[in-house]
Amino acid sequence: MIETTILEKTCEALQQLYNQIISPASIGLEKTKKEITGDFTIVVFPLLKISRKSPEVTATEIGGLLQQNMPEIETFNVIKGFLNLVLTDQFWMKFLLESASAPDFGFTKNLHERPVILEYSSPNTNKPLHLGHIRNNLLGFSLAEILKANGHQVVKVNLINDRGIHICKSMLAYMKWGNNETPESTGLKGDHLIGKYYVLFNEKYKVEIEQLVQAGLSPEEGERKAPLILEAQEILRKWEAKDPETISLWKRMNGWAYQGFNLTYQRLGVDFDHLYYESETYQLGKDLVMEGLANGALVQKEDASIWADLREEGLDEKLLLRADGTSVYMTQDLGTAQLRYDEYQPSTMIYVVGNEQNYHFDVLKRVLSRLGKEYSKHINHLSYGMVELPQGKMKSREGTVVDADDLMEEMFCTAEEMTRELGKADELSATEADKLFNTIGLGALKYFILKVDPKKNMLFDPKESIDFNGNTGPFIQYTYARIQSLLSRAGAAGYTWEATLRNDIPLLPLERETIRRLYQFRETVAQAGQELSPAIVANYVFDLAKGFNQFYQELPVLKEEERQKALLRVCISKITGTTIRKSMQLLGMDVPERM
RNA sequence: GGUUCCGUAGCUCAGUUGGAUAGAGCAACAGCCUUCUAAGCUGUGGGUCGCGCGUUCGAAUCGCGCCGGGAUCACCA
Repeated sequence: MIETTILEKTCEALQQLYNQIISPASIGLEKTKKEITGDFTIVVFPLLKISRKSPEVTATEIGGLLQQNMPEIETFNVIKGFLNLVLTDQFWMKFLLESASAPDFGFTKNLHERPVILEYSSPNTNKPLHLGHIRNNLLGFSLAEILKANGHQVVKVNLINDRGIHICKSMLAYMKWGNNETPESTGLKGDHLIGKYYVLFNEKYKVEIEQLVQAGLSPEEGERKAPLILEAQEILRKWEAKDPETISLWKRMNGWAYQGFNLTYQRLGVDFDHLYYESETYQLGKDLVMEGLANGALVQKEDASIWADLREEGLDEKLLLRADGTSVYMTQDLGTAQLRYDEYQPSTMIYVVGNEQNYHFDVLKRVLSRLGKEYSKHINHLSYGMVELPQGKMKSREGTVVDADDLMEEMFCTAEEMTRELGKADELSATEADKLFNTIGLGALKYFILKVDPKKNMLFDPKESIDFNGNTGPFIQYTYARIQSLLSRAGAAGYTWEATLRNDIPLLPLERETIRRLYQFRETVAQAGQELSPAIVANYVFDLAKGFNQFYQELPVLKEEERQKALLRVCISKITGTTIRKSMQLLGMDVPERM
């Protein structure tokens, strides 16, 4: 890469000019700001103590020598302490024709032997997916694509929370008030049917608590002693005792949940390589804990419960096995981590889980480390922020959740409405039109969510979020569709640049800028992989599309009379198109050929 | 209260290995379709980067203190 060369040559220049040796890493090299002429900028302030000359003189001396020693440098200018290097048009043309045009430009193949395990989604089977899950799923899927583009093998795993007291709650409500309803008999999606009973349980439960409070119990006592919760606990006991009837209902209802989830996953466009079920993993980890107890890493209390004492590390004590020998969530996660490690020998295990579980993962890593598990260092909690609504946090009990299926449907409908209004669906068949509405609607939703830094909380306003102009998915998709239209015209008119475009034509500023944006794709992919942030790709592709639209607006392509110029612009357009498509692929988004 | 994350334009967000005059989009206003898709482009207005002190040639970015907000501190997951 040219940056490396610039740094090396700068070091050489420093040695030659001032007889000082410094490492390339200590030189500040950045992209030149938009308003200033140049491609790369060296900040010379830190070099003044070496040169012992004024910023201007230092910059000029270095610039002169660089220009002499690097044929890629056309010229340079100095503003204050900034040395702005201008690369030759030929350098950029060479990049365009030789690097950027390669189909896999920006992507790395199979650099790493050991896979990365990426856990995401991890739903509960007692209610349908909501907006928070959407962020999780979109992040997880996109990260997998980004990591693959960086040369990793990725195993996408989903740990389904299919057991526990919350599952028993919906089971109980169904037993009491379900009338043997099924998804078929009600026309409800399976997960929604179950969600209905989970909500029903909570309503009835709340009434019981109120009655008990009226009768003089404290709210806490009420919560503990309400008949419904006692019954639910009884079902959990039966389930753990493998009572056939309980198990049978459990399987039946979970089956409905999976049917529903699969539809949601499918529409959202996410998938998994390996499903783990908590009913199969919740007992794991006990061996690890016993082992830890034996070698003194863990402690046992009088009641026989086993704990990790993390107080010396500034945390608290953490229960790992109850007095009766049963597991808690942490025990399960310890076991599952070990299981996955044994199965895949991964280089890294990434968990896409909300930031409300930061403490849990902090403890998980520390306990594993205490148990002598080297891989604890390679556990990476991708802690993403909450999605908030204008009225605040989503609360399932207060009915303020935004349902995933409803939301996607709403996006679809808005996309249809907008598209029809613009008359862009007129020539499409019904199937094609539906596909387009789906692409655009989902594009809007996915981009809206992925463009925000994963770590940050974000606000989702259902009204304002459904936007198709400006910094949005459809804007980028539109730019792509426009390029495809242009290219098909170009093809029809016989504009094939591949064999005939020379690399010595002078570039206009807009042409140059666009090529420079293409150049950034490679480092964007790398940075997104390093920081585990699809937002970096999203912001890049918006910038690329925005810049292209300006190029497209200002310069004629097919109408350009000079043949080589026309070919050049077709070439830039085509590569911009593929780069948009590849970026969108990294985000898990489709692009339409026309819209 | 302990731990931790966050605070940038009216709104939603970029920008932090310390660098030039802090950027986009939305919203508002004004222009551009007899010319490759106007879901587009151009322009105008809009900022004590929560506040203060410090480190530095240079701070939205680093440190300390305060103010405001979120998360968490379960024998739930």
